[in-house]
Amino acid sequence: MTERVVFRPLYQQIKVLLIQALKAGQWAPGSIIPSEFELAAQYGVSQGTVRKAIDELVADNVLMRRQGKGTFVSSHAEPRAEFRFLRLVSDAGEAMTPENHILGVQRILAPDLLAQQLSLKPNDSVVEIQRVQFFAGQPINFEHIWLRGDQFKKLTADLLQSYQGPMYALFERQFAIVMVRAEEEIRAVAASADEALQLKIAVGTPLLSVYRRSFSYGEHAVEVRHSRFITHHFHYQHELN
Amino acid sequence: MTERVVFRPLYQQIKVLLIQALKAGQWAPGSIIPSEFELAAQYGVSQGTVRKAIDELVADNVLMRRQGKGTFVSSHAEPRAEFRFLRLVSDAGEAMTPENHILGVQRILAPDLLAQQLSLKPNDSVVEIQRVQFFAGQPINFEHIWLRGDQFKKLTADLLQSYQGPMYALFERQFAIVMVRAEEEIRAVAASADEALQLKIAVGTPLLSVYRRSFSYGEHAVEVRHSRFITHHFHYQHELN
DNA sequence: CAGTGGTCTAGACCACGCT
DNA sequence: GCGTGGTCTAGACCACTGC
Repeated sequence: MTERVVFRPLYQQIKVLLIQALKAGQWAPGSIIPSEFELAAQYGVSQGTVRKAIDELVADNVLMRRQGKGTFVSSHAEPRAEFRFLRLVSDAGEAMTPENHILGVQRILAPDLLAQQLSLKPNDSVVEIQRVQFFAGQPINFEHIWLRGDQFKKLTADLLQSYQGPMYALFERQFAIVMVRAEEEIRAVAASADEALQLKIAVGTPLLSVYRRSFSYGEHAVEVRHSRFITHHFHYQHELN
Repeated sequence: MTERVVFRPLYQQIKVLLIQALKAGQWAPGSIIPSEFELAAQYGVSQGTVRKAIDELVADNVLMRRQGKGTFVSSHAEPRAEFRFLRLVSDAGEAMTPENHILGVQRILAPDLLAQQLSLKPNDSVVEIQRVQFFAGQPINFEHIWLRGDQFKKLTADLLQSYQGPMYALFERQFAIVMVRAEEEIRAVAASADEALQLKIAVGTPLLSVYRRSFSYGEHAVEVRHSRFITHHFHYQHELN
């Protein structure tokens, strides 16, 4: 009848401490963190234990190692991260940088389902963004993006439209929100009147519908988005293992 | 002007040796491999080095560890692997075991593109399988599957139809082919006359089209398949990080 | 050349599964 | 209790980067 004590490896505890430090903004995206030996000294464990904690965070894409230089906080502002959350490529296989057109930004009360998905209370607000993405000059993706109102207080259409680069990079700079992970649900749907209008296609054209829920450090749900892609000359990439 | 010698860590070399042993059929899917200490003794390295090699193979889903028991070769015949390569779930979020109906099996000369994707020579043959998958009694997925003719000599419709369970489990048992990894291209398309007939839907209905290329040990391309899913009550799951 | 991450080793001990 | 994988440590040396 003894109490069952859950066994927690030391390196897991170190990992949690590192995530908390990241969450608290102790190290900004793109910046270097202390060396393995420094962290080991701070936490009172061996370098190998810190190493294992960092190994997992690197596997999760939270940190990046550069041999001879140090360990860095992953950032969506880095060139190599540009297509990390953008899996649409041309049928020739090349990833392309889209042009973004913001259609509108507004603050609304979160509907029930959305509130639940973002862990919001009833009557909490969300920011709704509508935009169209152009690839090679063609409107390819029409999407709605919903963000926690409390964490994006000063987000405006002007800010979004003026920013060059991935939206997630803007979120890092202006709102200290770092996207770490996302879950997607993918379907084929027929274009509605609104979708057809925005994408300049016929009503009923098959579209790739992607619902995404994105998380920041510590599995904190921050964003929901609904994208609809024309996949006539582009496709979504996916890897199974 | 000295020759640049590429540095290869020991554990990477051990990893290659383990993959070669798996490729050679030294350990069957689902079976146990020698302990870390035994392998270390065989290869003349420390247990920690073998461990790191196994770590990577576990991350690749090639091997599985079970604490207190040993390290095992991953198999598609295990219950927990049933949905490893089947990412379709109901909109309620539950994974369902499909019923498979084989429509036909035939041997054909590989068309150019297919030959290239499977690293075949001109005039090499492939086995083409057509089937429909039923979820909850409804036809949901119509697919064509092409396999290397040289590795699936005795594959028949009867064998496929009589086998209960994932097709990849059958491949392991009967043909010693273990699927390790796959790449997919996902699009939304309008149902053709043939697709509409097989799935009992109207021509033009949006379908989720998935082209998959699957690889066995050592990046050996073995299979190409084209699936078309009705995503009215089901969706594809995807995780980004 | 100094500092960082990367590899390799050897040994001790813990958690787990089975017998 | 034994054998397995899992954790933790300490130390040595290598590869890479930048001063």
